[in-house]
Amino acid sequence: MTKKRVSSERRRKQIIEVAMKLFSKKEFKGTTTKNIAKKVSINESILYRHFNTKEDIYQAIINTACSEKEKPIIHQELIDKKDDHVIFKTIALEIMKRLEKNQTFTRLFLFSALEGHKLSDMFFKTRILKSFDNLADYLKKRMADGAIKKMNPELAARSFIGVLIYYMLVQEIYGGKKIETFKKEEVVDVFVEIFLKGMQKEKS
Amino acid sequence: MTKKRVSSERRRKQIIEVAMKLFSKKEFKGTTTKNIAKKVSINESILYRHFNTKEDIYQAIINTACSEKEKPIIHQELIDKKDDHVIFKTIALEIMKRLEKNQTFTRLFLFSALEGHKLSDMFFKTRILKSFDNLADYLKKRMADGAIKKMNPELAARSFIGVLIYYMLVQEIYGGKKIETFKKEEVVDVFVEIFLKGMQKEKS
DNA sequence: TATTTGTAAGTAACTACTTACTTACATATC
DNA sequence: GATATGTAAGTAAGTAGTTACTTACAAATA
Repeated sequence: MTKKRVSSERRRKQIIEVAMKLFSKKEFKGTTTKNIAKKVSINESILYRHFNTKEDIYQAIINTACSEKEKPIIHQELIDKKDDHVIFKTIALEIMKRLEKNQTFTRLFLFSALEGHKLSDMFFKTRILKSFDNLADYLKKRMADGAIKKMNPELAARSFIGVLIYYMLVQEIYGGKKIETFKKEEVVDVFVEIFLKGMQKEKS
Repeated sequence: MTKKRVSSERRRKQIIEVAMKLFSKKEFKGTTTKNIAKKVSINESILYRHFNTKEDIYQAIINTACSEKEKPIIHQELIDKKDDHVIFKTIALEIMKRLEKNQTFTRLFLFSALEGHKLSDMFFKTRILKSFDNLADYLKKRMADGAIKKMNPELAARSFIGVLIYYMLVQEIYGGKKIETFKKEEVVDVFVEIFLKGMQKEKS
């Protein structure tokens, strides 16, 4: 029983995909090249034809992940809704949805940051900072419009996003959801309500 | 040149302390028993007289960390100040101070959660949940007093603590502070202002 | 036939953990 | 105070298994 040959490009992609999952579960040192090969159903030596070292696989993963452009959280269609409560609830649900969906990425990113990997900076700049700036820009506009209170928009953006990400981190990574569950709608409601009311202008 | 004998108890503590630092930097798999022994300046075999396995060292670390009782963030002395802005700013600064000081613990905890270590639950329950409950209890009282708006106190507590912890996570773990620095006072000011205003009762 | 995908069977270095033996020191006995 | 004795700290040199990475060679495709 001989195996069908798979094209180089496909194999490379397969390896990167499998390695990403394994690194996100067991971390770099905890994942063996043998394990990766086994999960791709190839001999370990093939792995080394595509990548010179294990570290190279890691780099390829990071390059792939960083070059995939993420859609901004806020887009014109959303702004057109004109209702801040709707807008921020949508943003909140979108952030939560993305975090739930991209757990592999979130975990990989956390590992790389903890390990102090030189490329975790790239993750940080292409993902985290972009999302902060995206929301901060919107808040800046709303402040200029006089719709919300004037304050440091970068910090306000971090406030809103921080609540959501930390909530998800606790639920998904620390295992919070095993112990206690809140309804997603209620969670978003409370977080958005506090934030929006907190950003309201004083009534004069 | 012979070495002075060190008491069993002291050695055990030394090993736990050194291992904790190493595990928090390089993770469990990335830390070798040889490395730990070298840093304690003992022969590797002595390590195995104090602990049967490498895993046992890990367990001892977690037991030590969980049995150290953390002071609650809110205490009577603070409540007596009667000024919510002062109270919440103090809480915020205290949380940030603790996170800065206990980076080793924070990192170790994150690693253990990511690895899905069975004992990360214990960390979670003895540390994270306690701090949520502590603040939630206070908020509940204030709601009963009619001082703040009625809403789910657990979620409101998570909202406030989440902002702070995520901010520190970004600064300390993701390396945010290398790229941009905000003044701690300004950060706390903005976060507290948004939260407190968000919790205000509607003026009738 | 030339090239590339595939495999099996390596290697040297490292890992957690062990063994056999020695040295330091507190305490009980003479 | 000198001596014997029990205990635990100390050491060097292992072991068996795993790791990242390599080599030599067979089979499939262009």
